[in-house]
Amino acid sequence: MNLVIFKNNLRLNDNPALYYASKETDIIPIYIDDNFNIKKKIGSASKYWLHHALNSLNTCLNNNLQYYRGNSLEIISELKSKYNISKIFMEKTFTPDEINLQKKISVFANKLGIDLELYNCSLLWEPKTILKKDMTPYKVFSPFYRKGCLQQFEEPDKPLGQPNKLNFASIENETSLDKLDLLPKFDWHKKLNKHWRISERDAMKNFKLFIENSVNEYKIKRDFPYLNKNSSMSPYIRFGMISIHRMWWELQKLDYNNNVEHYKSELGWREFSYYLLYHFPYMEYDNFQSKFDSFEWNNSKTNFEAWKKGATGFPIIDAGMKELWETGFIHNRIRMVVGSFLVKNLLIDWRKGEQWFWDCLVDADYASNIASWQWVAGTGADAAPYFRIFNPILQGYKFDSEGIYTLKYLPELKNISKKNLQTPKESNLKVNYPDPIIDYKQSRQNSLQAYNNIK
DNA sequence: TTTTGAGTTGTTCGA
DNA sequence: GTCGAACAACTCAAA
Repeated sequence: MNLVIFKNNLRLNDNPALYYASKETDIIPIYIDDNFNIKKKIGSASKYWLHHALNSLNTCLNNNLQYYRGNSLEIISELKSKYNISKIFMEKTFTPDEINLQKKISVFANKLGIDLELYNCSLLWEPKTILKKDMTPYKVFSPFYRKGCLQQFEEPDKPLGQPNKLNFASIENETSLDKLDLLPKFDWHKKLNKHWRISERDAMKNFKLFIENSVNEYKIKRDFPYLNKNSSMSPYIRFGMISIHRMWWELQKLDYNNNVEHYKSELGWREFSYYLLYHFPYMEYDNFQSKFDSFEWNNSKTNFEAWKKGATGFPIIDAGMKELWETGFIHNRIRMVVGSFLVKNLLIDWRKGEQWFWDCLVDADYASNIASWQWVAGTGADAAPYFRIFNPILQGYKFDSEGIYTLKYLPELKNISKKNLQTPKESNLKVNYPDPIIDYKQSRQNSLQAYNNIK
């Protein structure tokens, strides 16, 4: 029989590891929470999502999914001692700890006399295959994507569809999802149920709706948080509830236009994040550009707390942080605005923001989270220049002129005129809303100065 | 080796 | 009110 190890590809459709495993013989599908080899634990919101994603996957597998926690090697060894396992089918992994674990499993399986078959289920282009002519990795997005991915390298794999038939090995069904303790005792997570349908079928449905209703207006409308014209595919992609290859080829079928190309390039950014982390693993903890190592962060505790709670006194920031708390998600533009504010106005280390997002986002992605925070902070590859500082008041008026998004999360401002919505304290009305925690103009000057110092 | 052109998402100031 | 320049050079990629 074949062991199928699920990691970040919790689906049946176009899942090469599952597909090829099921062609041969009976399978044992398992999920391992490896708290021995993997240092970084997933965040709270991701745990919530993972719980439901596994539940849904298990249903699709006719309740044959087995759950384990611990050292992958010991778990494999135990299963091998009980059952006649000849092969392991597993997705290729691309993050530092997972790559190490994969190597260990490879050596270990060999010792046990098990074949290990690895399939790329997660990325359109494998990081090690994309290099410049001088055989070093790209550090700028555009040439990476246009030349490295689109022109030079072969097309992404075509999707495989669903396995025709799944034959499950009969084994003692001894594990349960609850053992993984993914849902917290305190039921804060229930509010997230209002916003998300977590299953493979919903992932596909969501994507189809996006293609039908929104992708052709994506380029411009994606910037406005009240329009709902973004795909909202990120958590499904993060947990592999839809195949990125499938998405790519569905997009290829559409008539060529700027909007579709733009959406595809956003998938390209996800590839770029994994690519960077693969080639420059130090960026997980350290600045991609080491000249920032001497940067003096302010790290005020009260300011950080105000940012997390959505009590900065800047409505568009606070609305964003409340959206995060309420839904486990933030609109793309607002992510940039709150990120820029934390790093460039409050001068708080990007790693703090990265941690908070990691804990609160249902789509918290290992590589994208790190690469994007470094991009916002200006410490990353091909990053925003230091003088690009988002003005939260201006951004609020520009991208939420009617205040629909702002008021959705800050209803206490409903009586403030639209003209004053982003500066409620300048209105004559008294509202129960915090004063701005900083003077914006002053903080901008300080920031330019601080960034200037490390040039 | 040298040269050349380009580089996700912005803001402010002054003419 | 509108528009272009400044912000600041620097690194990257490719010829």
